[in-house]
Amino acid sequence: MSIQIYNSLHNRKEPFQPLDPERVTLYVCGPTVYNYVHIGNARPAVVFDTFARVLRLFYARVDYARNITDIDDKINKAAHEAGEDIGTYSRRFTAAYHEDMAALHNLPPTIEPLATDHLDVMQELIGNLIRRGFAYESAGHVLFRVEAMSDYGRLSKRRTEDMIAGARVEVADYKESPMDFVLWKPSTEAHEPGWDSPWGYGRPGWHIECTAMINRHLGPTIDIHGGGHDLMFPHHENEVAQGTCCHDEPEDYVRYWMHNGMINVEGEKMSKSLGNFITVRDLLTRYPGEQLRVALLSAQYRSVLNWSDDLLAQARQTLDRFYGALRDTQSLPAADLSPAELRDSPVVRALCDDLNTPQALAELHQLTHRMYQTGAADAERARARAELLQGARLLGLLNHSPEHWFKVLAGTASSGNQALTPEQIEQALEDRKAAKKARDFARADAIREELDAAGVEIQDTREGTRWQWK
RNA sequence: GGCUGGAUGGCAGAGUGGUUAUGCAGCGGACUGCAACUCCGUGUACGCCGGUUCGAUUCCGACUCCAGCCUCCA
Repeated sequence: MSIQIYNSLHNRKEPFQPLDPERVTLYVCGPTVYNYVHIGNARPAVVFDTFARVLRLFYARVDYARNITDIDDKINKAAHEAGEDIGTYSRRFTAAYHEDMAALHNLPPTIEPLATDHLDVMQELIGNLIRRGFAYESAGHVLFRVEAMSDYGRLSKRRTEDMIAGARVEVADYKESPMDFVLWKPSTEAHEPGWDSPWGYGRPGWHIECTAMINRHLGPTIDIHGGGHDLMFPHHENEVAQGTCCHDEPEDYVRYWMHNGMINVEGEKMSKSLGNFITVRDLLTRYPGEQLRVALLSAQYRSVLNWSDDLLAQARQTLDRFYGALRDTQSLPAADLSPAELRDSPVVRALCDDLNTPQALAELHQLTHRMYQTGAADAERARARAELLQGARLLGLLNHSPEHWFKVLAGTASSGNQALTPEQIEQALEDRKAAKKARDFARADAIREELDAAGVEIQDTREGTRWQWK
């Protein structure tokens, strides 16, 4: 069983083969920390967290790096407007990002480098590029000479002539060609951060930081680079240019490129500039993180995902089903799948196929169904239970006890007003039990309706009546 | 205009050259005092037009429409 990856470099699915079978290297573009992230920003974090978990099932060492971009003109502007120090400002939003990602059940990446810690590597790379003729100094700037790279545009499949013809590139008189992009630029305003460099006091361009951090932490060639599809051009294309041309013996910069699709709202891309975004922070006040995670994983990562209330409602039903099955099979004997068995399970097979999370979720549904099969042997049902738990864990799901899910987290949902305390609910159930015993069904049903109005759903079972937030 | 993707049943969403997932919703039934939960049963949907084929939703071509990138963007 090999892992298949859709490689954006070749626009096709390819079997994954790490350069070093002992160590897989994965890099994902992280956030620019100038405000709270929206759910679209969370998609790559969740997708690649899930993918890293799958990789770890097959490879002993997976070095997963996700950076923090803490040098950026938007940060400078925002901090300046807030009258705050840039470092303080970006640290605050870095902390918020960590909280949001943890709430979505993302494991911390192996390495989380900061751009500000890598000025030396960036300058070294820029120096190499100049020395090798791939960059030039002009009016305090250092620019990458796109013309010098014969296969520039290989990743995004664009020809420079076409782009210049489109006339959307930034023209500046200090550029040899309009396609050239900035590696280093001067800092002149008081509120602009800057560092001394051979080319004067200034700051790095956007693209160089990722290349620098990759080179420092993962090596000149990495296995997988992930990020949003909108970053393919110019960001990733420029990374390829820098990462390939900075070495005297150019090697591949990235072997497998993975790009996640965008999240749309009412048919339009969610973006900060359009203002149609919903922050993770805001969503978390109304939905458990796990519910958001299921919503994000309910479509395959490359496809566009339309964010809607209906999507969230379906995610909730999925989790209710999974947690319900766990709750109802707690008496089954413990079981465990060996790593080899897990690797061969339908859930993992789906995940290995270019991270087919909808298929994996469908397999999880099959398992819950098997757990409820009263005719089946306990051992078989226990096995299904173990497979559900272990498969879900790879997806970053089922992190709670069913009890906690139904009686606490489910109450986070916007439906139901949670006006009652658990004690009041238990008391109402006692009253209803007494009414039922007295065969006063009108009274029993009235109690049930009151609970229902308060957002509490009840179910009568052999063992008694149980409740949950609906 | 150039380049990427996509169009699947009421909704979401996999997948496949012929046996046509999965979930939700719906319908019928079992269970239940009634419900809920659960279980059983129930849906031949693949944008449009051609082509290849014994056979195409699946392969090829044209078309229509949608989204994204070409400026910051996950």
